This record gives sequence, structure tokens and C-alpha cells, in this order.
Amino acid sequence: MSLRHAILTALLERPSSGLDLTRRFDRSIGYFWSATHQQIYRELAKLETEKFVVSIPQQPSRGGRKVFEVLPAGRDELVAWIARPEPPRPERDPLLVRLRAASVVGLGPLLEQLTEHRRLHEELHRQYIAIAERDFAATSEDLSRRLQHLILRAGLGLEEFWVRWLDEAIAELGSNIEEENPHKNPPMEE
Amino acid sequence: MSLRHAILTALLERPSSGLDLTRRFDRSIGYFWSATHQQIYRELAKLETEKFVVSIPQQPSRGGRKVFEVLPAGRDELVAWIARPEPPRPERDPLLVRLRAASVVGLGPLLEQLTEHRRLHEELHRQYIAIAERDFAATSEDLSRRLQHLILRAGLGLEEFWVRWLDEAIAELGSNIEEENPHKNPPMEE
DNA sequence: ATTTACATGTAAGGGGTTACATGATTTG
DNA sequence: CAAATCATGTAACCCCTTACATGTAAAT
Repeated sequence: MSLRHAILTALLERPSSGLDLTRRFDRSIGYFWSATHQQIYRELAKLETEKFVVSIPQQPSRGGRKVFEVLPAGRDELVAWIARPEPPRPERDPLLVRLRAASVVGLGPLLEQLTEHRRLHEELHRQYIAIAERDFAATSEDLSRRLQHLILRAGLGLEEFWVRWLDEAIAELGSNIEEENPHKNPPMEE
Repeated sequence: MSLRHAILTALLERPSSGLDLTRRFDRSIGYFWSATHQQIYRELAKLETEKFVVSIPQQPSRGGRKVFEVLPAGRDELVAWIARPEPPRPERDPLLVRLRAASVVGLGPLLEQLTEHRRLHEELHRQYIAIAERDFAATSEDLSRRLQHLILRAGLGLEEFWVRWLDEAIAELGSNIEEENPHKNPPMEE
């Protein structure tokens, strides 16, 4: 149930239309909770019927735009959700599944995929660095800004980790592309 | 579609019943692709109708056990899937959503949750270290074992990252528990 | 014989993904 | 007015989660 709370958070900061939210998710909240426009429209409709948000009337004939704002009940819901503990999500990484499968049936063309992933993670890393330098160069007393900086550092650190780990993986596997020889020894697992 | 391929991988290593797989997922593959027994039974049934696996007959009256093994078509499917590139999954972390929401409506009791997450991540980290020391103490020439070691190091590094980041977060937020004062300055986002 | 553990399964609901549909505004 | 873009929405499908149901084997 995180999507609705991400939406409520975004709407509290600034009343927005569905497409506004989609764009804001693409660059900000989406860095740790992505969503497509279909998800957002569906959730907005639900939030409206549940009286957590309302669409506020627009100047006539401004496209089909529907701008939503959060009602007090929506804010209460968000506060209550924050307080509700939730254990960390277990990892779910298809690339690691592929590597695990490769340990049984051989690497195949996996090395190229590792290189591509490295490239993408490095790109994200660069973006985060740019945001950090532009928006968080100075330390702040403001709790809100410090929280946002902390979140950015989480994303930054994660991307940094993946780049380093992928470098390690590529270095280790690059040497024996040719010795495609799965199942010489049965893998162990416990 | 990673679950079925994780299952095919596990079954290639050792033919298993649904419950066997559930247990193996709990401690091995589940570290990077978790699954409940219901998911596994459902996917096994599908894999069977699609002729990727078969249940092999058991000695009579050994419980309701149905042991599956992978057919050649199943192995082919796995090899083909490995070769299919897939971009990294975007992050999706409810804890970061909570922190982002906290930057708008205040921290609430979030600090305790950070502490609890830190504890859980540290516990996982310890488990991974133990596995590394027991199963991967010596370096190996075997590609299969090196891949599995690499995967373990990914999990280990991730948990280490989270512990460190949570320490940072707790240190930074621990000081101003009392100054619950959201919205002094409106947060910025672009 | 009853309880406990093992083993497989059904049902309902939530959420995410992809493809497609529809109408309004702006631009050439 | 035609095309491109903006903006909202529908539909279908798949996967995951949770709770519950059913039957068998082993233990006391």
C-alpha cells in the first residue's frame, strides 16, 4: 500500500493533476517508488471515492485537467501509515536469478548484460551526484531537507554499490568466458 | 517471470517436491528471490501443464509428495531466459517512502522503525558472513562456485550498505526527535 | 485415537504491467 | 483542418499476499 501514500505525500507538497504526479514521480519520488500513469490515475480515483483527496475546480476549458488536493482525512491516513511498522522487503533481483541459473546451465551472453547494467547504474549514480551538488551542497537545519538529503544518499549509495559489485563481477567472469563448462561439480546450496 | 526460472534452476540442481523447494527458497535462492509455498505450487502446476517439468512417480504411500524434475524443454526455456536482457528493477522501498512522507508531516515514531530495520539488516548480514566463511573460505576454479560466491557477496554488500546507511540516518535524526516541526519551509523536489 | 507435523492445494484481493481508447489543446 | 501533444481513462493479464481448506504420515 505504498503507492497511495507516496501520492498523498506528493499532493501535500503541491496539489497536482495525474499527469503532474506522473512527471514528478519520474524524477523525484519515483527514484524509490516508481509508478506509471495508469497506476496513478487508478489510485487517484480510489483516493477520491474514499474521500482522502478532492479534485479542485479549474479555470474553465483548461484541458481535461483534474487537480487534486489532500483532505484532512488523507493527511491523517498518511500519518497513521507512517507509524505502522513494516519489515524490509526481501530482495528480488532478476539479474541475480540469472547468475544463479548460469551457475547451473552456463553463462551464455550474461557478461554483456552485466556491462549494460553497470552502465545504467553508473548513469543513475551520476544523476544523483548532480542533484546532491545542486540541491544539498550546504548543510541545513531543516528536518525536512535533511530527510530528503538522507533519502538521496540512500539512492546514491545503492547505485555506487551496484557499480562496484558489477565491476567485481565483470572482472571475475571476464577471464573465463570460454570455459563454458557447467555442472563439472554439482553446486551446493545449504 | 523470474519465479519459474528460479524454480527451474533449483529443480535442475536437484529434483524436489513443492515443499522441498519452499524450504530451499527459504534459505538459498530466497535470499534474492523469495517465494511462498502457494506461489511455488501454482507455478509448478503451470510448469507441468506446459511440459517444462514432470512429476516423477514415488515409492507408494510416501505422503502426498510429488517430486518434479526438469524436462529438456524446461532447460531450454531457462537458457533462453538467461540470454534475454532485462533492465534493473527500479527501487521500491516503503521505508524510504515513509521517510519522504515524514519530511512533510513529521517523523512520528519512525526512529524506532529505523532501529528495528537496522537490527534485521545486521542479522541478515551476520548470516551471510557465516555462509561465506563456511562455504566459500577457499577460492575456487569452478565457475559455478565462483558465481554463487559472487551472488552471496551481492547480498552481503547490500546488507552492509543498509546497516551503515541506517546508522547514519539514526545518528542524524536521533538528535532532533523533539523538534517535530514539519512545513516550516516547504520542501523542494526537482 | 488424538495430536502434531508434513504436504498440497483453493479462493479472494491487491498491485503492477502493457496495450489500447478517448477527448481536448496547441501548432503548422 | 490536420497532426501532434496533452491528459485521462479502460481492459486484460500476471504476480504476490493472506487466509483458509484438505488430506496423509508419524508420534504419544
